[in-house]
Amino acid sequence: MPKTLPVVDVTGPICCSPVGAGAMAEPEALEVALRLKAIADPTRVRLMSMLLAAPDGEACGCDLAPAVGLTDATVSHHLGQLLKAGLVTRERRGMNVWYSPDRSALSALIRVIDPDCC
Amino acid sequence: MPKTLPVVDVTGPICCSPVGAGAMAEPEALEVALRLKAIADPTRVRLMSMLLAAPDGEACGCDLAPAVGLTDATVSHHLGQLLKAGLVTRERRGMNVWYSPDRSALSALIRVIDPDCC
DNA sequence: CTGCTTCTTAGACAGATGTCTAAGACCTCC
DNA sequence: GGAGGTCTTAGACATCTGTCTAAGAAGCAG
Repeated sequence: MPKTLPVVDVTGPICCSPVGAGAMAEPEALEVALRLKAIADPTRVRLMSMLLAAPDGEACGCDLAPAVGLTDATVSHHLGQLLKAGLVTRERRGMNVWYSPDRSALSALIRVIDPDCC
Repeated sequence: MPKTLPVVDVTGPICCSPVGAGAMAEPEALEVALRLKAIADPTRVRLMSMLLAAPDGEACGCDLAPAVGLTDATVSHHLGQLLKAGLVTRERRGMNVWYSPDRSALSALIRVIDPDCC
């Protein structure tokens, strides 16, 4: 998969799960897989859970890096992956960069692979 | 992960608090990530969707391999990954091996990642 | 302007991953 | 038993990935 994340709106209204609706086509499966890859990493699962559990619905890198026990650069890389997948948003405020989870994007991804949806 | 591959049993049913319930601990996140990695591949997403959409809830390798356009060996490898993650079951009947999706395992995995769950 | 903190980018490197071919294992039918 | 189909395993190989260090970019406080 030497391919960058395609810019496609996964947060849109998907009401049925393609995964259970029939044999999924290749490009469709690729998009789903690329987004799944974005969370399919222990560090990124932790980062995502921290963001989802954050009091104000956001957290800055300065808090996240020590929390996962990795370098600033490595954490920035992971957050960049989540950003590219549309699972988080980022906003610079002063010296810090604040990350927020995109709950609807995550929900949409989940719905796509849910065998019980619809 | 600079260290060697951690040995974690991923075969059993996943059972841990959802990603939104609080900062997820490292071993917990690892288990979730390993299972997600199992589906985070375009070929395996397609295989999973074919199994979920199969008329009798199962399909044999001889049908799946040509359907995804890859070698028997490669498809066997992918199905092996899904098997190790507990997302499918396999049963030899005569000359063929029949694979069935484990819907509850997939649902359980989804529930852990669902930000709206609990 | 000069430091100091925070974050991103670039480069490097070990380890993991997806794919293939080749060979073995399992099964059926003649 | 032998021929042939189906599936897994082993080995090889190119690519991808997660991590680090080092260096740049952005911003605040003296």
